[in-house]
Amino acid sequence: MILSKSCEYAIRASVFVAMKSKEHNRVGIGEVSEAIGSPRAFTAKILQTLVRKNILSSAKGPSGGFYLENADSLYLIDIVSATDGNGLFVSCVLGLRACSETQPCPVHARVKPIRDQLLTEFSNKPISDFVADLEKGKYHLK
Amino acid sequence: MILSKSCEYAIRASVFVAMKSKEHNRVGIGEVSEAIGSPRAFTAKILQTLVRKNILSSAKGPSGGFYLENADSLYLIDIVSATDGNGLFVSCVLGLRACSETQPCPVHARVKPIRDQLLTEFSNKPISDFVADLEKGKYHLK
DNA sequence: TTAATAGAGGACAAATTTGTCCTTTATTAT
DNA sequence: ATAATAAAGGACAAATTTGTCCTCTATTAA
Repeated sequence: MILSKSCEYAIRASVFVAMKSKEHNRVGIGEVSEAIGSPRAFTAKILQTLVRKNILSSAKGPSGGFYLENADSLYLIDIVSATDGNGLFVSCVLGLRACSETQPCPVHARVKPIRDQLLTEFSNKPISDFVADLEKGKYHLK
Repeated sequence: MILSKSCEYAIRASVFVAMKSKEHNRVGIGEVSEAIGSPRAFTAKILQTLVRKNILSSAKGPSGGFYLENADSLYLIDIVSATDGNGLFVSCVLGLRACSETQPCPVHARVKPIRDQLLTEFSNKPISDFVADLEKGKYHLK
């Protein structure tokens, strides 16, 4: 498992919210959790923190819900770093405090280009692209 | 964090044990945990499971300890899969049960080559190589 | 202005990971 | 044989992650 459960839910939920935002603007937590197959209350917490970090938006009251205005400028990396931090890309694979270019752990140099690729992959496709592909039926969220 | 704490300790401990095995054969858990800077009792548990899985060997009693006979045929992937399983390389990045080549999640295809690279990296250098480099002072384990 | 709606937030609970401590078992040397 | 040594193993504890439930607050529509 490469991302935390929270992060997995966060990504799937964000893509779904982005998709729904194109049409009738807002989507409730019930619809979200059902669509992505995640525990409702837990997902609510996660979306709550995404809103606090300005990744998603929300509105209370009737006809309220979650929405996303600019799916073109939101990237996977934003969601990943908001929920899991950047440890996946930078923290030492073997858990050494002092690991660095000058004082590397045994796998440091060999793994660096690989995690850089992952970082690039997470950074170069906006959520709107995922939505487009999802609508074409190329992908699943559950 | 890409590997579990247990796996980090397992790798560092195994490399250290492999290094010591070249000289005076066996090394006690105290020396291991001190050398790699890990909690002693917890590390003991971890080495215990590595022994059970035939990755390391051990001997009880005076002049006993942990050792490794064939560092040439032990690879990082053996330690990683023994402690963390193979989820890092195969389980869906977004946590979808049904994710597969034919029913992929939005990131499936793009991440696959990257995790394959990681798998290759973990598979192509025996622990003995790490020991050699470590003895040259190229690396650190703490 | 009131009732219904829906997210925000706090308290709590289960599960997993990480870690400690103490006893048992096997081995070695005296 | 016996004492010392060191891993094996079980029970327990702390910390973190994952998850639930209930109340509060804001908003909308009648």
